[in-house]
Amino acid sequence: MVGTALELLNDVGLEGLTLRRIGKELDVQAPALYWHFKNKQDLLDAMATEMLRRMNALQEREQEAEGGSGTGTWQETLAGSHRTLRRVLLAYRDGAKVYSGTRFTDTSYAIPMERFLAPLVRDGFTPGEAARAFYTVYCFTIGYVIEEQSAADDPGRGVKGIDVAERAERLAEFPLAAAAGAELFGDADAGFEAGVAAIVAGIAATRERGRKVN
Amino acid sequence: MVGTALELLNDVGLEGLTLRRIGKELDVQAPALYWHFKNKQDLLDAMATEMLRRMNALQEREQEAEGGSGTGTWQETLAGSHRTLRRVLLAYRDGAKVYSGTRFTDTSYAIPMERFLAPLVRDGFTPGEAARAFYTVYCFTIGYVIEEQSAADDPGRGVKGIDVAERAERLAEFPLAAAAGAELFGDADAGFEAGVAAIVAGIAATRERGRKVN
DNA sequence: GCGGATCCTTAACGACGTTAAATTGAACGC
DNA sequence: GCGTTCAATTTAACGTCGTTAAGGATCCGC
Repeated sequence: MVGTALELLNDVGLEGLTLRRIGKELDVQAPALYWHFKNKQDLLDAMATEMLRRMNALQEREQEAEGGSGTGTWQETLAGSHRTLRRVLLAYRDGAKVYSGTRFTDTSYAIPMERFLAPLVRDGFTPGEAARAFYTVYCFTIGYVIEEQSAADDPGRGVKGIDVAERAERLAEFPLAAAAGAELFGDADAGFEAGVAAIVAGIAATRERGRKVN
Repeated sequence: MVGTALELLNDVGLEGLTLRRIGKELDVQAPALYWHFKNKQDLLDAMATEMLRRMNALQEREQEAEGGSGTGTWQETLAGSHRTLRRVLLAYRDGAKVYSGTRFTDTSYAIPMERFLAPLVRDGFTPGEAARAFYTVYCFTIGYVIEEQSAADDPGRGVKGIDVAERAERLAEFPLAAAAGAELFGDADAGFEAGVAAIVAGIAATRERGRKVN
């Protein structure tokens, strides 16, 4: 049911995801959905929770493949977990928008959070520092994927060929902004990795500096 | 017109911002708006552009107050510009959602971008590096404010008093997640500053590391 | 075979974005 | 003064949306 809606999302996008359309996919009339969810937002929350669950499963699988849970540096944990988060968000159209618009009702978010935070605490972070570090990378990831996805499937046409030439002319008097476009519209994966690497490096640096003071 | 819609946004939120409601504010029927905008998204884009314009004005004013444009380190430029961005986004209900859902049509975004990037390039960044650094902080800011605002004015009640006690009990078996809540639901300004500081430090560290290699 | 869950249908309501066509009102040449 | 033109708006309506109300089916224990 939630799974059907999640897969339908890839076909029709968040805007096309109406209750009538979901009902059709389930061979059911739209009001029938109100037996299972109290309203549409409730369904969207369930979809986000399901995304979280799938990310969790993926993360566990990857952790075991790397030899046991909780191994690896905190840097690898922080980067890896958000790589996985991004991958799951990208797996669904408007995934980041659906996910970020949700307040989780149950404690399902606590399980992955506990696992992500543990390696940081083991490496000497206080729980507060660990949470702050995690949340910083988390916000970056959400913001990055939202931009990534809204650039991808916007109403406007995606004719890139014309865009580049016309863009260059339009930005003739803004050389830096033009150059920025070239960097930013390039390899999205690389851009994400660069951002995460910088943040992780910054957390390490900030922590060392804090340690000298104390 | 755009200004009216922007101020109305604070009263009714993004969900309540209908064309009929905007029309009422302007003593006009809803279809009259179609003389000025080709559809609702066009109006939302104009609102986002106006937010950008106001941020730009604010930024200029602050820069002059600090003695001339283009002074200050790149660290201050990067942190300061996004502090201003956050302040403007927070000034409007659902500001980050409106802003991030927008592709700018004109070149209005190029002016502030040029100004933000210049100090980095002057300090030895390549245009690509500068853009990457800027975009990393930008994505963090967007993600942070989206979370900040969706936590604030969600449909659910904001009865914080009960929430704390009940939350503690519910998360009894997840001590780290519980501690994370305390850190994250605390001072939002401080959390933003910590995030930006970490990212800026990370950019500096990453750049130094890159320099040794070259 | 009756009562109560469970799950669904049909019908309808009000609000939304949007379109088409008619209408106002000011500006301007003649 | 009159007709024309053009910008700006109104009225009326369409189709779709989320949602509610009322009731019909199917099944199971007793």
